[in-house]
Amino acid sequence: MSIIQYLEDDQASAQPLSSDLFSKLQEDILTGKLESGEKLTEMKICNKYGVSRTPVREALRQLEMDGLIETIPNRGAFVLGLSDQDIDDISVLRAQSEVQAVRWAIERITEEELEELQETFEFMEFYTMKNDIPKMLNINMAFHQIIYNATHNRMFAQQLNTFQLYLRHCDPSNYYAREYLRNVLTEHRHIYQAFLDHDVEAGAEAMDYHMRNSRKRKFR
Amino acid sequence: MSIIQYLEDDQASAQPLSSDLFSKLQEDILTGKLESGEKLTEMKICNKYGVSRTPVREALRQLEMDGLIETIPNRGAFVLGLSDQDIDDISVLRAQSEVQAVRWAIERITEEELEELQETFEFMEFYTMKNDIPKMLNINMAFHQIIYNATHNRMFAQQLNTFQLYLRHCDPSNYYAREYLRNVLTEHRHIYQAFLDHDVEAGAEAMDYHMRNSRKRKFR
DNA sequence: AATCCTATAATTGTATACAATCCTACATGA
DNA sequence: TCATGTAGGATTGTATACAATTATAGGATT
Repeated sequence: MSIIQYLEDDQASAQPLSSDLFSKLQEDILTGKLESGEKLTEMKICNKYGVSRTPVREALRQLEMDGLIETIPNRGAFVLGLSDQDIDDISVLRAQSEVQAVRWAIERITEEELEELQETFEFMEFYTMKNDIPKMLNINMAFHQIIYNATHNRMFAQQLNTFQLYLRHCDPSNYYAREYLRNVLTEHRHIYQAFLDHDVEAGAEAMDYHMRNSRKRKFR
Repeated sequence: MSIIQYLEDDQASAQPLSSDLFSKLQEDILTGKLESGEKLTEMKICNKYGVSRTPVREALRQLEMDGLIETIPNRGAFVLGLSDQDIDDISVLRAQSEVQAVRWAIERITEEELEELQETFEFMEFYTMKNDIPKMLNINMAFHQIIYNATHNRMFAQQLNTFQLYLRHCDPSNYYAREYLRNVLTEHRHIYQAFLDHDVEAGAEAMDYHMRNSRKRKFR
């Protein structure tokens, strides 16, 4: 997966309807458009999106596995939104997980992945100079996702992606305020340097520092 | 959920077929009955279990979310088993997560949940004295699950349950060897005591100790 | 009025039918 | 020989039909 894919947001490849529905409903739950406790009647969703029940039901099963809805047999699906407490918890878990991820990633990263990380970091330097905040949001996600994949643990990577997605929806808009961009770059530089040095402890420390600051920047 | 449910293994309530199929396929993948890379053709599963494609497809979507299969659009589903590396990683993640769980649980546990924990611990003492290893396996799971639920974070609890399930399938049979039962009880006693004392740090430390020993006991 | 029962409608669970895509094998031509 | 093309069969994606369960409303009984 190329860095380009993170920069272009207009990729609409041919996915099954259930996959699209899943994303849409996930988004609607995370943004609160669908309220906690609300019942999701299958036919309502069918009519809204103009599809049949089959893909709807498959999307609901996916949402259930993600813990975003609760399904009661023969009764239906009910939205389980994320409380402020949930978000705060996820933020803690994410921070811990990122530190572990960088440990494993430094031990296990391949040459190609390291090149990808380098490429991404250079993009980061470039767009920091240009103060391009929207691009930086994508690059930042890409940088972390490369680390997730470099752990070579599918499930863990998937989990971290989910954390990222969930937390993204509650980021205040000023997360990447101009005055922060340079700090963010520096923090990522330390992480990146740890990969070059193959220094697990330095990487863990740099990521821990980055996560603590991220949490501070996010929450006031 | 009562402790009784953990002791009786014969509860077969009326779940949708997709739910049963999910569990069966999950088990088959975890035990290696379905090999990594193997293709799961929908009709094959239909014929094997005598059901239609609808519940099969829903089960496959669930397995996909769990990361146990990979679905390629218009191509089909392929088994992604757990490598030894995966299992080892999950074991590390579980240990970290259990420590965080006990921190949150001690802060957030309700009176009822504490009573449940007490009840469970007393069962544990009883069956340790009786050297009943099969019962102890269930009680041990129950004890930890009560802690998961006491975090009052659905997704985290679900995650920990998944870890427990995945690791269970690679436990050597001598995990609860007689000579270990007493040590296990003592370790749980320290965790339980931390709940009574509402001592987060003591709880975290006790759980960390328990996890380190668990890993040692599991992996020789 | 409150509770219970029953009939009906609405919704979910499952099976099947149809459409789109992919895989395979064989044929064709350079 | 090898590449390309093209049926056809197999498999997945989607829609619909039917079955089972649950929700609702109205009436009977107390």
